[in-house]
Amino acid sequence: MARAALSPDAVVGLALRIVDEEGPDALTLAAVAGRAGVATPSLYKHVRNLAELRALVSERVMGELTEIASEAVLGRSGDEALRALMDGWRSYAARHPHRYSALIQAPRPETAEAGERLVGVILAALRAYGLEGSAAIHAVRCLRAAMHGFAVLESAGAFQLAEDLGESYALLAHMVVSGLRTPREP
Amino acid sequence: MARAALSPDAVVGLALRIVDEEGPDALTLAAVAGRAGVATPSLYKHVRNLAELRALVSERVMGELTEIASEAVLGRSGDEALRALMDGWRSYAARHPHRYSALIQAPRPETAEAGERLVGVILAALRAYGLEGSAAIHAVRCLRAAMHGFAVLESAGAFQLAEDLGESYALLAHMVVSGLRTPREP
DNA sequence: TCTGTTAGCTAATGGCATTAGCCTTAGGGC
DNA sequence: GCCCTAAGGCTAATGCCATTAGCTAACAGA
Repeated sequence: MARAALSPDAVVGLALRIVDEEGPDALTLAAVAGRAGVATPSLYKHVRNLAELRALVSERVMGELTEIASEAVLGRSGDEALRALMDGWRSYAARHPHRYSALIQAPRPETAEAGERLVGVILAALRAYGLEGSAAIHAVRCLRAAMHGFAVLESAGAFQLAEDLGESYALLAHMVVSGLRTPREP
Repeated sequence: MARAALSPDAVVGLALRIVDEEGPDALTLAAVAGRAGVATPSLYKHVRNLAELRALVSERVMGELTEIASEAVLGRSGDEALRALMDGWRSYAARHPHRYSALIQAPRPETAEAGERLVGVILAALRAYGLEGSAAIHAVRCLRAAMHGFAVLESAGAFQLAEDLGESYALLAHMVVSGLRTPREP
């Protein structure tokens, strides 16, 4: 090894700070190099290219979200677990809106494993509802859609009116819960 | 006027074709100019800059979505209207996935009016539920979050497993409906 | 101490957005 | 039918960015 304080992880860390402070569009290799006190091409010793850096950032964010979600679900079950998961998710997105929008949803090799762990946690949150096989998959998809949709819209500032967002989110949670409890198909 | 077949609307039209065929990232002024058979700087006679072009594209997409939504709601009410709205939304996103992801959520002056009309249609779809004031706002937000979240994840290919997506979406619709029907607060 | 690896550098290339300033032509008023 | 203005097009130039190639020097292990 040589002298460096730099490493792939350190580069991702700097990238995250840029994303947080200036938004996902400000994430350029030039900007990262600037913060690292290094010439731009030097970064290629740590990261294949900008696309990979983005994927690594996304993976990191997904990991953080997984951790948050795990803690929320841990030691709870049923509606309580589900509400804790949803609240944790939203508050993460609200705390780091730029970071949240840097989350890449498209499945890339880099994020595949992180994505699966996250889905696993969501699945765990739903365990008490006694869903089997496909039913569990459908429920996970709906929960992801609801949480992600709300988080994206809230981060983007798409909810303009003055009404309390927490209350809107509580209604969303209520929809999920009652949808899981109420039998379908008349 | 001069000779041109070009106009702001025509530029947006070309931009939409690029988005559809090559994805939102391929939308560059150079690419539009190429299709228009014109030098890049000439586009500035029709559009202020790339950011504005993106906003105009977004506005157009939002308009199309509003139209789809209106037709779905027209002549229906209650659960039927709500399900038709949701189905129309999803099928639009599925038919034009790139176009859908070019939808900008952040409120910009260019898209403000289009956004309000869209919210108006969603509100109309919920009319039969007898929601008043704030309750209606919360419901609209949840519906937007659910539809948008699902559409984004589906367009991005985030739902990997083989389970039928239509069934997942039906569950989501069921959640919304039963959440609106079931009283809250224990 | 010597040597190989490797993080860093500079230089160069090419794509893109954007601005400035020029040229041409279409079209309306006469 | 003619002129004159404005609109739409062009080329040239600038600057930012990503990426590649090839050089250099420092550190690790022998």
